[in-house]
Amino acid sequence: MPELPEVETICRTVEPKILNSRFVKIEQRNNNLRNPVPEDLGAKIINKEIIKIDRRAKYMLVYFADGLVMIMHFGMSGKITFPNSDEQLQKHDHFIAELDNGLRMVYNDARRFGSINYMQDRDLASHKYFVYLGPEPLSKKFDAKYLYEISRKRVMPIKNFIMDQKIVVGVGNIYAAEALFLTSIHPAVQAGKLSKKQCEEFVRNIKVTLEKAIIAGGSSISDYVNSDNESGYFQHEFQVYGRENKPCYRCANPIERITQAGRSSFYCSKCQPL
DNA sequence: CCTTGAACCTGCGGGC
DNA sequence: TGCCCGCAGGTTCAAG
Repeated sequence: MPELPEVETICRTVEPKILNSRFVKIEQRNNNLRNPVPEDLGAKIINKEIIKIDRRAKYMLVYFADGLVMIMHFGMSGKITFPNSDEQLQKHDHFIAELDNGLRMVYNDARRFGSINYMQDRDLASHKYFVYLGPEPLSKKFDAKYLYEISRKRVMPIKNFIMDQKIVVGVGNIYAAEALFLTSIHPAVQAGKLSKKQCEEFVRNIKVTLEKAIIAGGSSISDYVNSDNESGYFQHEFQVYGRENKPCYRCANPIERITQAGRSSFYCSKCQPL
């Protein structure tokens, strides 16, 4: 489900509900996610003050006062909700945490590609989840010079290259397609063939697209919602994603779809020549 | 090292 | 109505 803007939105809507509070009762209903959820997760986090919510790549980080961090990834279909206490739990509610403020935070993930884990704050950077990650796309570290240099000699299609979290984090299938369209780059162009100017424009368009999507509360294609159960609305701004056979907004040519590395890529062959 | 393809899961919508 | 197919915001691992 979520790329960077969706995870960022989840973090921002979760924060005011749990910051400075404590989990007082935890139920782990199904630990069989992408990686097994540690059996002692509940014991590790119960009754500890939550002092910070953060995001790194597509992970949400919940910091506790004693230096412990809970890490949540949402895979393709993960979400957080805060159902009222009289509402029944849903089929794929895997982790339920009651707070001392009366709220109940629920992690739900139908496809179970997500993960929940914990570690010490000081071990975060060296953990296998994080150690190979590239820079944050909205940081200064991700600039045209970086992208140009790291892409030299790489023959991988630029679409797959930019979705590689080792190159830059947070950019998934939607925002890769959208940023490529804005930069008039065909998704199959070899990464190493991009000019300096194209790198400059592509980096700028990635940042602009992500920022706009964050402001819109992310994109809701089928069922993505933030922790207030609200849809995002960036999907109304899509130029190419999901628009196969529909006219390009720029030239009216039908948008095309190809499969790259098992993922659908949408583009306009006229505006994004190979 | 780099690249590709398959695997992990459930659910939904379209076509017949 | 029901079944089968293809498709879905991600990551990781094996094999070439």
